[in-house]
Amino acid sequence: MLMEIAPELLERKKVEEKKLPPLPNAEKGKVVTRLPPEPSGYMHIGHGMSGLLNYLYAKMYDGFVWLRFEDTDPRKVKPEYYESFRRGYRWLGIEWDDEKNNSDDLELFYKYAEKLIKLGKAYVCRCPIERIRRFRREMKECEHRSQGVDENLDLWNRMLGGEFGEGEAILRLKGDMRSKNTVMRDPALFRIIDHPHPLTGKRYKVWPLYDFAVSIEDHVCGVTHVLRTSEFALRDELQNYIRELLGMSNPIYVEYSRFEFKGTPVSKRKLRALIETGIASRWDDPRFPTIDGIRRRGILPEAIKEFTITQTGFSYAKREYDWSLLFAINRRLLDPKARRLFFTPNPVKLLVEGSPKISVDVPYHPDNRELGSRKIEADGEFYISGGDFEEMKVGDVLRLKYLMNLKILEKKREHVRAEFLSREPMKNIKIIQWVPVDEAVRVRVMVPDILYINDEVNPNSLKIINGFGERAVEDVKVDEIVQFERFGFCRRDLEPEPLFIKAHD
RNA sequence: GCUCCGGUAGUAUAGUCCGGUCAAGUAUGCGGGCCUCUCGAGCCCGUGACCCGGGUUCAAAUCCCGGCCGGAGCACCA
Repeated sequence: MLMEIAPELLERKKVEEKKLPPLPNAEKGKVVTRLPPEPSGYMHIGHGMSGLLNYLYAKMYDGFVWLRFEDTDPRKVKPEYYESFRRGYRWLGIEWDDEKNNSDDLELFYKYAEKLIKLGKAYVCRCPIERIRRFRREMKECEHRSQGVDENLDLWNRMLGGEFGEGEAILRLKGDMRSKNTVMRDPALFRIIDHPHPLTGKRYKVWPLYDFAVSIEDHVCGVTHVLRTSEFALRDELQNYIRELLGMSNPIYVEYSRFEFKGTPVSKRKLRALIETGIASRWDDPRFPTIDGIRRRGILPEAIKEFTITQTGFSYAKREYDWSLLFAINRRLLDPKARRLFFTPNPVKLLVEGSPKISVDVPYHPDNRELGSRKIEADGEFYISGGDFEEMKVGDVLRLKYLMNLKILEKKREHVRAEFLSREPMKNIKIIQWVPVDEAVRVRVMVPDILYINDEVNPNSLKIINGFGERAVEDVKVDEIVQFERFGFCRRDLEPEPLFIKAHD
């Protein structure tokens, strides 16, 4: 239809459809990226968007994606978090080609460590930690740095043999103690951790640090493009240097500042504090930026994907997205497929005098006929929303949608009295939603808002609204997202009694 | 404090590398209108920005210098 009237409109839409900018030095079929979560907390939307970027680019170039858990700190890593990321990525529609853990490769890391030692590029340092830090600050080298290869090899083997306790020895890279980039000042490559790892148990006590593990793994995985947030930017030099010493080639880095949303902290520390102070009770709280939280709120994975593609750029500047940007996309996606239902928040009773008994067939969607319809029986006693009650005046003429026109006779909190006028729609009168008293279903709706306003905790970040829904509300399935007309899009949450969570208007 | 890196409308971005076509595009928000038996969707119109100050140049959002503001890093975390 539109095609005939105004084909140029469609054309324009197509052209404007934003795509990801091309990746530098990317060849079709040869791009390899990775999803590198640290399983030390629940996955959040920032991880998701970053993961999407890595996945989407690999897909765009018919490439390959790794899911690789960066789990080299046994004390931080927990099994449930590995699963949180797998579930989150899957939910977002990210399909990874292969999966591994950095903790699978300890032997390999040891091998490369030995190579570095033999190259004279790594040494075992036995300085106390404070001294290491001080020397680093003062750009001074310690005496261990000049040990011979054999002595380092011996010390290293004794480290592996369990001869030293935590903090008694580390393997350090011979970098440049005078470098302006502090990460180059002889960084630690391995340290001793006497704590079981969820995957390898007590087998290993010498664990690589991030930069070493990543350098090796990115090479082993054949990663060509690293898309990551900018807090890692200073590590490029180090990781590249390690690989160069080992004769490995380097990937291309694309870095960008974190994805943050207004009034919504993403840090584990802050989120945990909200739980501990009782402001939130669970990690999947719909106000939280965790993947479980936004899923529960009713944000579609497709919306996050489209948002990532259209609203994102590779900027180093700090940015804080307004939730409305995501909501707008979500709403557009939901609109054609969400069933429309009647819900009356803060209800007030309405008695219509002279109302005939009416049975109406109400479509679930104004345009999408496939969604079907339901029958509602009405006999003159209804609930209407408190908001509509506040606004009405005696003498007003208004319409109960799909049902009848009426005139307000009396307005009291206990009930409103009205007079039946007619059934056919009248022009220019207010249309309101209604629920027959006979079939009213008690409904609770959680309405999430931003957690912080100007760095202060928002006292109204979660409201609970009570009201009545029509009978069909009972049949809404868990996870289904419906639109309560003139209220907003809401997802049915897992609770016996109808509990909904409002996503947005 | 030190070292890097940024600053385009309320928000997020395009443009900045290779100065002119940018009196700055898009999305969202906001205001108004049309349409609609939803204050949703759709359509139309409007609103609103190149951090500040110098310099280079015929010409600067784009290059240079200074200032201000913001972010990141400065771990035996990732």
